[in-house]
Amino acid sequence: MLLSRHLREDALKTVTMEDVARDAGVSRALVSIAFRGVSGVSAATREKIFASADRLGYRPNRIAASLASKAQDTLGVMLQDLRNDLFADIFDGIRDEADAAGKHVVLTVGSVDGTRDEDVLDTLLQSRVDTVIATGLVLPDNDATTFAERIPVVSVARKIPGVASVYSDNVAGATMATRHLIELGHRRIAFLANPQTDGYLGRRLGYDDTMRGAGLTPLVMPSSYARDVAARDAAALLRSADAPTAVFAHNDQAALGVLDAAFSLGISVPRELSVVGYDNSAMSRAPGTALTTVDIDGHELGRRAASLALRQLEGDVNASGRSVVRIPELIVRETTAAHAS
Amino acid sequence: MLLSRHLREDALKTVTMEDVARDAGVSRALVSIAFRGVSGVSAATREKIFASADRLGYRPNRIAASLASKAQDTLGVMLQDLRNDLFADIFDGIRDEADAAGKHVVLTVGSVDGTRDEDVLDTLLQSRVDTVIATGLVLPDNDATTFAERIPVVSVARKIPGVASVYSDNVAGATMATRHLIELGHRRIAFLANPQTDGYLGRRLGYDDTMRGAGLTPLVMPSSYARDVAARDAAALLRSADAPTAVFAHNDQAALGVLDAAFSLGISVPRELSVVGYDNSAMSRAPGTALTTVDIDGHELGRRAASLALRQLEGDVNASGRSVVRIPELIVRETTAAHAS
DNA sequence: TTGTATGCGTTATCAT
DNA sequence: ATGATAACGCATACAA
Repeated sequence: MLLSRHLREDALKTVTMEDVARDAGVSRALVSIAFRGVSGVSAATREKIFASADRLGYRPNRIAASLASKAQDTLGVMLQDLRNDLFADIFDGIRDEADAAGKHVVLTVGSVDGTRDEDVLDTLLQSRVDTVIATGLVLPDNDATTFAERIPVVSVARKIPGVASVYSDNVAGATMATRHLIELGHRRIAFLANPQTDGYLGRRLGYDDTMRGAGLTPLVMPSSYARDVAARDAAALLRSADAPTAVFAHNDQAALGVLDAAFSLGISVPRELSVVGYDNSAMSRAPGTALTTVDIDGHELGRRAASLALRQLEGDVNASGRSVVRIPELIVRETTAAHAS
Repeated sequence: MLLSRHLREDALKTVTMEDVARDAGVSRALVSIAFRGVSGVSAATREKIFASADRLGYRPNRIAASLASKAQDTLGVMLQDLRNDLFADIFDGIRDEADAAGKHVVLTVGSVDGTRDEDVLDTLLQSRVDTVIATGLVLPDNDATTFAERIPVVSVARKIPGVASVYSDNVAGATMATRHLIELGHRRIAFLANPQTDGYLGRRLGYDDTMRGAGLTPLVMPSSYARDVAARDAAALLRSADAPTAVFAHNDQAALGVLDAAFSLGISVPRELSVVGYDNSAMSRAPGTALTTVDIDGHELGRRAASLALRQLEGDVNASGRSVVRIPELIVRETTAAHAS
C-alpha cells in the first residue's frame, strides 16, 4: 500500500528541464537550446542531453515555454459544429498549413445556435493563442469586430466587415443553384433558410434576386442548421397546399433534412421533388445520397484561412490582402431533375 | 500611418494583472483573489478591481495561471475523427460533465488510421493537461498502457487492459446484430471488418461465434473506418460469385458505405440485401437512411468517461471502479428484412 | 482584509 | 560552447 502509493507518486512526478540538466551535467540553458533545435550546443553534449531526457522521460512543458517565449506559434481554431463535416474539411485544411509551418493548434468547438461563440472566443483569448481562425461564427458582426480588435482574427466561411475573411461568394452560389432549378422548369422553388443573422444573408439574397429576375415569387421557409429541425420544417412545407416542386436548402445538412422529410412523406426525389444543398460536404457526395449542391471547397478555405492567419502573424498587415473570396461551383448530382409540368 | 500603427500596437498589448492592480490601487494578490472568486476581498475593492479590469480589457492568462497553480482543472480530450458523429456525441457528453465540474477542456483530433495517435497524445502531455480522455484510440495496447503510466487516462469506446475504460460490450452487440440477421433467415452473412487492431476485436468475435454457433460459415471482409473505402470493399464483396444476402458492418460509417455500394450496383435494400451498422450515430438515425444498428449511446459514454476522469483527478484510485461496461441495444430500422429464400 | 515574497518551467540575454 | 540570471503572468503561503 505504502509502496504502491510511493511508486505512483514517483511515476507521475513530472520531469523538468532542471532534472535533465542535472542528470546530463549541464546547465538548463543548454537543455533548452538542444530541445529547440537552435544552434549553440556541441553535437556531443546534445546527444548527452537527449540521452538523459530519454531516460528520465522528459517532455517539454509547452505551457511554461509559451509563457516565457515571445514566439507567435499557436493558432486558435474555432469550429462551429462537429456534426457538419464541412468543418472537418476546413479543419483538415487548417491543419495541413499549420503542420507545414510548424505551428500549434488549439481547437475549440461552438454550437449551431451560436450560444457558445462568446465563451469559446474568450477561452481562446485566455489561452493566449496568437491568432484566431473562426469557422462558421454565428454572433453578430459587431461582436466579431470588437473581438478582432483584441487579437488577429480570420473568419472562415463568413464575411465580416473589417475582419480578414476567407469565404465563398454566397450570392453567386445561390444564384447558380436557383438558376439550375429554374432551367429545369421549376416554378415553385422554396428556399429553406438558415437563421438570417449577420454574414449569412448572401444565399438568400442570391435566391431572392434570381427568383424575381425570372418573374417568380420567392418562397422562404426559415429553418436551422440542424438536420432534424430542417426535416421538420421541410415536412411542413411539403405538406402545404401548393407545395414547391423544388427546394433549395441553405446547406447540405438542411438539404439532407429535406430528403428525410420527402422520404417520410413518400415523396420521390427527384421525380416529384428536386433538392439542392450547399457546401458539397462529404455526406452530400455519398453515392446513395448524390445530392446536387454547391461546392465551396472547405479544404481549400481552411488552407487559405490558415495561410492568411500565418501572414498576419508575420506582421503582414497589408489591408489589401486581408480577404479571400472564392467562386463556388455547382455540382449537379441525382437529386434534381426536370419538372414535369 | 504612424498613428494607426501606434494604435494597433496599443490595442494588442496584453493587459496583465499588474496593470489592473496598479489601476485599481491594490496589490496583484488581491486581483488574483477577486478573479478566482475565492474569499479574501471586500465587496468594495472587488468591484473596484472588476471596474478597472473591465476598462482595461483584462483577460486572465490561463497559461500563466496553470503554470503557477497546482490545481488539477483541465481535461485533455482526443477524438479519433471529425467525420464520424459518434465522436460528436461522445464529446457532447464529456463537455456536459466538464462544464458542470468547472473544468477546462483541451481538444485534439487524431485520424482514422491512427497515424496521429502518438503525436496527439504527446501534445496533450506537453500541454500538461491533468488527465486524458481518449476516444477511439487506434494504437496498440502496449503503447496505450505505456502512455497511461505517465498520466491518468480514460479510454472511451475501447477497452485497454490496465487502463480505465468506458466502453460498450462489443461481443454482446455483435451477437445481437448477427442473431437478428440469422433470425431473419439469412445464411450468407458477411462481416465488413474494421482494422483488427488491439481493442477492436470484440465485434468480430461476437459475429464469428454467433455464426459458428448457428452452423454458418463466417465471411469476413477486412475494411476501414472510412466510408468511401468501405464502399469500395463492399462493392467487391457484393459483386462476388456467391454474394452475401446480408452485411453486418463494424460501424455506421462503414454501413453507409455498404449502402452506397448497394445503391451504385442497383441492389435494393432491404429487399435484396440487409445491412446492419454499429453505433447508432446521428447519421444512422436519419429517416432517409433508417439504418438498423446497435446503439452504444455515445453521449452517455462521454459522460461516464468524463465523470471517471474527474474521479481520478480527485485521487480516487479505487481500482475496482476503473472501468465501465455498458450493454448495447439493437435498434431495428429499415435496412433489414427477412430473406426470401 | 490587504500586501509581500517566492516559485512554477521555460526562454532569452548576457557574460565567460 | 557553456552557464548565470532575469523575465513571463500568475497562485499562494505568509506576514501585516
